[in-house]
Amino acid sequence: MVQDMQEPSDAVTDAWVCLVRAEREVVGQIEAELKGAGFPCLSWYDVLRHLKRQPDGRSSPKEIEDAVLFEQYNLSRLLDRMETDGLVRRIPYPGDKRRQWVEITDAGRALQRRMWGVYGPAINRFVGCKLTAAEAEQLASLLLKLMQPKKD
Amino acid sequence: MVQDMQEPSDAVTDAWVCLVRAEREVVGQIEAELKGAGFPCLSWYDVLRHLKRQPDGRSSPKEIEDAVLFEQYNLSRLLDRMETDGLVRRIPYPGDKRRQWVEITDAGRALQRRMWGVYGPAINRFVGCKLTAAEAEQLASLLLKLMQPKKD
DNA sequence: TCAAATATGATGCAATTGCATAGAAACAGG
DNA sequence: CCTGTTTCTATGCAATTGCATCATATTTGA
Repeated sequence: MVQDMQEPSDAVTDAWVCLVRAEREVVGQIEAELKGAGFPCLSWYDVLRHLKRQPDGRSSPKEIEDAVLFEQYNLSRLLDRMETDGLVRRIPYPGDKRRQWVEITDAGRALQRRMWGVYGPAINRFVGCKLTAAEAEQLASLLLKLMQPKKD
Repeated sequence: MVQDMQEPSDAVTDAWVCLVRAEREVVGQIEAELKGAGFPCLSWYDVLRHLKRQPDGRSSPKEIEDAVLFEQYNLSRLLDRMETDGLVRRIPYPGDKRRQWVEITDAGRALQRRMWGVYGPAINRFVGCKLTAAEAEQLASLLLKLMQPKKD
């Protein structure tokens, strides 16, 4: 297919470069805030937030992977660490011994809340303050298009 | 300051979540293509591209850091690896013995070109195909706003 | 029903990254 | 000049990540 072999236009390249740069820059700033406040990094928060939003505060590792776009082996070990810290608990999955539930603990919920106290304002400062409400919506909708499955 | 303590609006939170997710997803897809073609990862490309665009194919590590948003210690060791592979060369900086030049080699230029042959089309496929030209420009301009220094 | 294919998680080991700090040179102020 | 501070790069060591593969359990299908 010809289209696949073409070089991207300048506009597309710009968008791509800005995407990577902006993400790196904002993530860096926000991670620094979290670390400065003595909190673990965003990946821990993402897992906690995902679990907190599930019906019983539990989810399968596979679901978490999809939610936070983590590699299986990385998540497996991240959960080890979080479990060691008492933030999360692994529970056997009835009816399928391969699977398991991962359940957020009270300590996990508490940490998620405390982190949000720093994280939320940081998002506001590094994203919210830079955009109008309309621009924020526009940005989200453009980024969503990048995540749509390719038409082929 | 009150504004700093507030939680972000839903629109802002959406934009932030989409930013991280879209970046992760597209970077993942593109890295997979590069790896599949037997190439090193994007950070190597970024360094090569930055150097290639400099007047004499050379730059200081500090400049590279700013260009690619790398930590100093990571860049230092990345340059070690790239030098080992003959892609760049470190040259003493005349007049300031703390500094150095990093210069791209012919092999480095060649690799950059060959990588672009895979990378360019991949950008097109994972970014270009998802957006119109106008949308790409709009996206870039919104992302640029995120990188503007905060008004305080 | 049984072997092969698939699905889910874990793990050994190498590579990379993060953190703290070192080393060395230049600079600034007295 | 000195001495303390800043700038630029490197590095020891611990933590994390990537890769390949294993282990176990389920599903498929011949």
